[in-house]
Amino acid sequence: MKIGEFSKKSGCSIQTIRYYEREGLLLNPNRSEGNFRLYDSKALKQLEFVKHCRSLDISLNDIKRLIELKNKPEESCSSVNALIDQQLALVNKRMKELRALKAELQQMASACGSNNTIEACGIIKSLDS
Amino acid sequence: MKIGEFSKKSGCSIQTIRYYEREGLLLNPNRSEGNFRLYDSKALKQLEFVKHCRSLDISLNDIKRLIELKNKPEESCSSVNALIDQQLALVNKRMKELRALKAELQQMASACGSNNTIEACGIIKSLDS
DNA sequence: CTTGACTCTATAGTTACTATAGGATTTATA
DNA sequence: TATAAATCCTATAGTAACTATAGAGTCAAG
Ligand SMILES: [Zn+2]
Ligand SMILES: [Zn+2]
Ligand SMILES: [Zn+2]
Ligand SMILES: [Zn+2]
Repeated sequence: MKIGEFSKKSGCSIQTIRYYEREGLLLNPNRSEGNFRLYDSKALKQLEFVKHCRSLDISLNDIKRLIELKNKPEESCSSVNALIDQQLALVNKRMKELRALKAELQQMASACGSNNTIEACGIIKSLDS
Repeated sequence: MKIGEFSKKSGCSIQTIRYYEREGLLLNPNRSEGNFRLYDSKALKQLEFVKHCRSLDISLNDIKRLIELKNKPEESCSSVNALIDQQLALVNKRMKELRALKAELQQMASACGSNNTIEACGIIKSLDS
């Protein structure tokens, strides 16, 4: 299939597919006589792997590492484990930040008093301090 | 004070200060004879306002809007309210995403089985499906 | 044989910074 | 006073993960 169909089947935009290829996350596909990219179901699986990793917010660099690891099936999976643990730690850290952020935003929202002038608004006051 | 001291007092890097100035978040400071930026305590307050907003993850564009609003103290604060509410919605959305993400990562981490080969690792298997 | 849909590469834009490069200016020291 | 070190200046490029053009080539249908 050509890139248009590949894009629809994968749910990935054409630009993103070409971008992943440039970044080495997808193997260089065969080309037609007219230089069009040609994909098969194996390529689709590769892209779906990448998409799944991205949905977990794993960076392209880490995905590249995971792909390299996948190609060494005999080795120990401890690096894979470490990578996922690290990703989990990142998520936990972000969640903690977001909780603090939410608390302050909520406090601010309630500090407005509603229908004030900007001068008297509790939100602006709290941002100013 | 010159930008070095201003940077230390504000906790903002010199490059960031100049960047904020370029982006219109800080008023253009007076310059010394030798063209060095000169700041006073008013400028420090402005920068602290920006920093406070940034700590709430408000975008530079929205901060610019807030600054404009601050300069119209007589107007209604409803836009300020709306902006904060929108920010809160954004944070809630991200938190929801992160929760789902965390759940899947945890499940994956427990799927490894530990000390496997990559071929047999539950993590890789689950990423592949 | 021309139109329109599709594809190609290369390049620039996005956000919020950070990091140089190459110079000018000021301050401290010898 | 000469010079070295610290500080400052502008302009430009890099970061992550895309997205969006511009300008050209390819291909199927009418
Ligand atoms: Zn999944
Ligand atoms: Zn208000
Ligand atoms: Zn605060
Ligand atoms: Zn494992």
